[in-house]
Amino acid sequence: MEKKVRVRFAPSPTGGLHVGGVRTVLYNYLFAKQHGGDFILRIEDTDQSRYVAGAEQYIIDCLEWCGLNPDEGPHIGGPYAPYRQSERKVLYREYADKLVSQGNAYYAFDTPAELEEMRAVFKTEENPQPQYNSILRQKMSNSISMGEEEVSRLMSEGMPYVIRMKMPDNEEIIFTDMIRGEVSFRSDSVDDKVLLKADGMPTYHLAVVVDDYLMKVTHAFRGEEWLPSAPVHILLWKYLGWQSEMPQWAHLPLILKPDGHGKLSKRDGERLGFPVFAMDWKDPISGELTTGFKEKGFLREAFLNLLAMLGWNDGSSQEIFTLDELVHHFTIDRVHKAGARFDYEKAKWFNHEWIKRTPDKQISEILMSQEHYKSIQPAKAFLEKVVGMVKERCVVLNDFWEQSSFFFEPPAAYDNASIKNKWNQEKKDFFQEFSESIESLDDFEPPAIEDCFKNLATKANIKPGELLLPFRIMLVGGKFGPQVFEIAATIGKEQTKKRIAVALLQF
RNA sequence: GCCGCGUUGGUCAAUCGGCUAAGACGCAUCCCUUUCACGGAUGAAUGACGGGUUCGACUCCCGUACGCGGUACCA
Repeated sequence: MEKKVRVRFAPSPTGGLHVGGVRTVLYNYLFAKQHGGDFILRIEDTDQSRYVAGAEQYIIDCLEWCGLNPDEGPHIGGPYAPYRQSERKVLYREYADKLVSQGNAYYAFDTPAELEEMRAVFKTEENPQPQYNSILRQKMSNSISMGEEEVSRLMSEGMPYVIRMKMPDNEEIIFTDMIRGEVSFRSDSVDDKVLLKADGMPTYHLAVVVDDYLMKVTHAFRGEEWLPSAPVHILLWKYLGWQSEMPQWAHLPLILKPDGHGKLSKRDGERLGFPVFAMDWKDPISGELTTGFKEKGFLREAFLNLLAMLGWNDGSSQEIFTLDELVHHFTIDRVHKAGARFDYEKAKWFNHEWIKRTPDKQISEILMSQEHYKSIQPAKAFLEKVVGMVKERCVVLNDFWEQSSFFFEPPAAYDNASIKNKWNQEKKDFFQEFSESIESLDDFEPPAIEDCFKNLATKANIKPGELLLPFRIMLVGGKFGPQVFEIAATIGKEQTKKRIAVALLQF
C-alpha cells in the first residue's frame, strides 16, 4: 500500500516571512493537496537567542492570508503534537543518546572559546575555515580523543558538553533529489555537526530527522541552501535505522536579488522599494516595519501565482493560475534547478492581471477594510460600480483610492496647468449654460449627457474636444479616469452641477 | 581554500538530438482612445567558452570560466 503523502513547512520564528519561505510553503501545499495528503506546520524554535516574540503568530497569519492553512500544526494540533521543537526537547535526547551508544556520535566538551582558538590555530591560506572533522577531533576534548575515565569525570563534574555526529571516513553519500537527480557527497568533506547543544536543545539536523520520522513526513521540500547538509541528514536516517522511511528530498532553487549578487533579502526590498515579506512585519525590538505584499495592495491570488511561477512552469505558455489550477498542474519535476531573480515589475503585472479578473464585489470587500473607504463608508453597490470602472488602471489595491476618490468627494485641487492656456470667456459661458441645461435632463445617463454637451458645443461654435478636458478637470481634478460622461452620470446631476460651479470660480 | 549546485535575451522562461530558438515582463514604435488606462499590431534583444560523441548538439559527455550556496552549540 502506498503511504499517504505528508509534507511539512518548518519556519523558524526569527522575523518576517519572506517570499522564499512562502514559495516553499506553496510548493509543499500544492504537492500535498495534489496527492490528497497532509500539510503540516512545524515550528523550529530551538534557538532561543534568535526567537522573536510574536513571529510564530505572524507566520500563522501569513499562511491564513495566503489561504495555505496547514492540516496539522501548533495552533490547531494534530496526531503528532506538539509541533513546536522547543516542546519536544525530551524526545530528541533519546535519539542522540542512541547514536552515542552506537558509536555514530560522541560527547564533546570544547568550550566556545576553545573552538574559536582551534579555528584560529589551524586556519591557513588554503583552509580558511578548519572543520571539526575526523582529523581535528583527535586534537579536541571529546569522548573519542579522551579516555573513558576522563569523560566520566568531566560528566560528573557537570562539565557542559554537546553531542556531535561522528562522520564516517571515506564514504560516498549518494541520494536522489526530486529536482536535481542524483547528488553525491564525500563524507570527508562534511564536519562533525553538533546534534544536541549544551542546553539540551537539538540542532536543526537532529530535529528535522527525528520530527520527520515521528510525524511520518514522506516528502521534504526546502531551499537549496540545505543541500550541503543533506548528507548529514541522510546518514542520520540510516544510523537511526529508519532508512526505509526516509522522505524523498527536493531542494528548491533560491530566489535571488533583482540586481547584484546573492539571495533576496529584506534589505533589498527596502533598498529598491518593493515588499519582500508576505505581510507587514514589525520587529518588536527595533520597532522597524517591513512592508508586506498584502499591505502593499497585492491580491493573495496574485501573490501565490507570481511565486509559483518563480522557478516553475507547466511547459505551456499559461502564466495565470488559480490556486486550484496550480494544485492540478504542479509537478515537482518541472521545478527549475537554477535560482531565479526576483522581478518586481513582473510581480506587479501579475497583480494587475488578477485585479482585472477578480469580481468587483470581491475587490470592494477588500477595499472596505482600507482606511480611505472605511472613513467614507460608501454604499456597496456604488463602490462595486466604481471598482468596475477603474480597476483596469490599478496595479495594486492601494491605487484604487487615487483612481476613484473623485467619485466620493470633489477634487481637492485642479490641474490648472493643463487648461490654463486655452481657457476663455466663451468656454466659461458654455459651462454655465451646460450646467443649466442638464437640469432639464430626465435621463441623466452618459449618452444623454454627451448629446446635450455636444449640441451645446456646436451651438457655441466650440469644438467638443476642447471642452472635454476642462470638463474632466472640473469633475476629477486631473487628466485621468474613465469616460467623462460616465463619471458625470455616476456622481449624479447635482454633484456634477456643483462641481462645475465650484470650478468655474477657480478657473 | 574546500565541498556542492547551477549557466538560453535586461528579467521569468519553452525546447527532452532536426532551430528559420516559443511565450511573458520590461523597453521602443504604431493603431485605438480628444484624459489616464485597457486592448491590438510591430520591433530590438538569447544558447558562457573550449573540446568530444553524432549524419546532425541549445539539447548528451568531459574540461574551463563565471554565478550561487554551504563550510556556526543559526536555521
